[in-house]
Amino acid sequence: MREPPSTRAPTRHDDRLIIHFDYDCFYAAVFEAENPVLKSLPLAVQQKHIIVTCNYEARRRGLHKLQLINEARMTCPDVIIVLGEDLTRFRNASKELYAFLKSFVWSQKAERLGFDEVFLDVTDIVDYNLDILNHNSLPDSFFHLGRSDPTLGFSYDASCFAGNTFPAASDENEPQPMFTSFPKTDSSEATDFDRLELRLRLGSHLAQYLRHQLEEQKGYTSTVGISTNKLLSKLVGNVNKPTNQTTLRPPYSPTSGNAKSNVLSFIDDHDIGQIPGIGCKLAHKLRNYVLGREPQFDEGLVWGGTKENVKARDVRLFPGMSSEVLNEVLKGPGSHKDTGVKVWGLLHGVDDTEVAKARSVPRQISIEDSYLRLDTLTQIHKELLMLTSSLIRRMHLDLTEPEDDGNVFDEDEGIKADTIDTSRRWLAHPRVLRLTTRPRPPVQADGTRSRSFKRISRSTTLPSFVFRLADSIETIAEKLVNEALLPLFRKLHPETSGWDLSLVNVAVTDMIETASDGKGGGGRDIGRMFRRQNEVLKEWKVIEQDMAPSPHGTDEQHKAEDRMEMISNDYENQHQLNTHKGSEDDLFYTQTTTVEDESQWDSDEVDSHIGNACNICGATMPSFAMIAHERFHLNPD
DNA sequence: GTGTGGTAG
DNA sequence: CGTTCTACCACAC
Repeated sequence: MREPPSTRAPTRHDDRLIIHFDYDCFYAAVFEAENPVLKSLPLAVQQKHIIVTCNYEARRRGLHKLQLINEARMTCPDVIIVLGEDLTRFRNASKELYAFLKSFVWSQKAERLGFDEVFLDVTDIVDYNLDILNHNSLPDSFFHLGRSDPTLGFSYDASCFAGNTFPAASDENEPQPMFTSFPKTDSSEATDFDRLELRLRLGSHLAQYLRHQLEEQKGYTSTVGISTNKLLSKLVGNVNKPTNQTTLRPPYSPTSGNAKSNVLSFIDDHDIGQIPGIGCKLAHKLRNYVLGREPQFDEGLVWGGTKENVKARDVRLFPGMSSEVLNEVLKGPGSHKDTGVKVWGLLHGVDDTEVAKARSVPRQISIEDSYLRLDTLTQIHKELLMLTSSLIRRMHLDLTEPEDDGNVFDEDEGIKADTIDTSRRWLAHPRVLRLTTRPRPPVQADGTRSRSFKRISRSTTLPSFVFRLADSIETIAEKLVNEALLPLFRKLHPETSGWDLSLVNVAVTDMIETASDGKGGGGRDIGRMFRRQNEVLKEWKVIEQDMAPSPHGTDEQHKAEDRMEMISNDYENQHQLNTHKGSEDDLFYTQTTTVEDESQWDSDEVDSHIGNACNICGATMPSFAMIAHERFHLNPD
């Protein structure tokens, strides 16, 4: 009777509507989009010695992911194999599709997971449409995609789901609880159920619309899941693939009658390792626990045949199971504090993590390569140079934007051919440079190779000369290798020789955003942002941005504005959109001087005699006061 | 603040 | 069990 609260099912929160996109065989689709002839042919993408993915025509002929090249050629001699080791085209396509999907959401909540998955939180759009739904004519509904333009949207039938559902729609004459006309009741239980049902229906129609737009306008098909959180929407999408969508249908909680929660029956059938958030380490610990850890080490005891598969229900219903037990079972080096609580939630389909808001800049950029053998300083130097050059290029691509305001004109007498674009400005300055290697473990005396394929790393402050836009990438890279990376390498490998590296990674992290608004920047703490900006930036200029377009625009303009209203400042977009029309942000900051010597800002003490002028009101004050002062202008409350 | 580990595609 | 090239988070120091 008196179960501790933690052994009961955690509380579900089903008031959101989350759509999960997974582009079908993405790498192959990118090549198909570039060359549509490939669509009808068996196509495989190669990295090193394996097929990393292949299109469905190739799969029909027996190929699959992560297959060896030789094996693939034997299975399907006429397969077209393209090299996909350079990720640039995939990254660009991924950003383009992401920007496209994001342009539909109002909340800015659009999260990319890898190159080929996107979560959208469309709760606000769906609830908006839910509230204006005519319950007496559900089949003739209109889905509004913009708040201000009532013509922007599409017709749909709100009396049913679009696409597949889980469980599948009962084919026979339905005990369907829903009708073409929707009764409003005051019974709270019925209302909650009805509202969830409708929310999911609307979400399924929006998902179908977006899927079709993605295919028609961008040429990519996708597999989509619709539910109330990231876990469920991602998992349920897998039920019908490819080029399809699935909505997890109610009831999500056991009803007062006898109906079981569809969430539980859905999750229960999954192998423990299939649940996002439960990786191989956690899955291993969970299997050991429910199968019994001891029998592994007792010689005689073979545990009841081979029950290799442990399902979510096996863990959830294991005698005595609770979040506390899971916390104990799953703790250890590398595990997080409340892993058990998190996993206990996942086993019940509970996942309260938010869809991350679109960020203006990535948190880190890293470039790595793997090697059969890397053991001379000459080779190291050469590889570091290549990696660093790529890294600088990525930094320019992802961390700068065109300076399209009053020109930073070149007063120099002519521009050198190998200089890079100086008419750009930095959106963020990484503070830290990190070098990571993976040493190949030495062969041991007993002949067996030790299996520690671990990475080791050292980091340092990123020198500010990498931000000089006038210098060539090669110049910067060489300087960075000599002055920072080789010292880090010596720290990492004090031995003068004898190392054998299988991997080298160079990364910049700890982005200090030079962004403008607290909104498009991804909801960072503004005060912290300014504090950190003041660590590296000396002088700021505040500029009035053109305000919103005229209120008497055409329909086309309105549609564009509706679509554009939330895509203001995302780094994915910077390269596709060079104008920001209709942004709600009225201020942004332009860096005019980069401090060459950062050390003067390193101290905890802020030099109070260094004055900054506010370009809004003209006031002059010390840097530390500018923090609060600028916040004052940003936030009139 | 630095380095490691886990998870994910 | 590993394979490739990332990116992000959180813990322990």
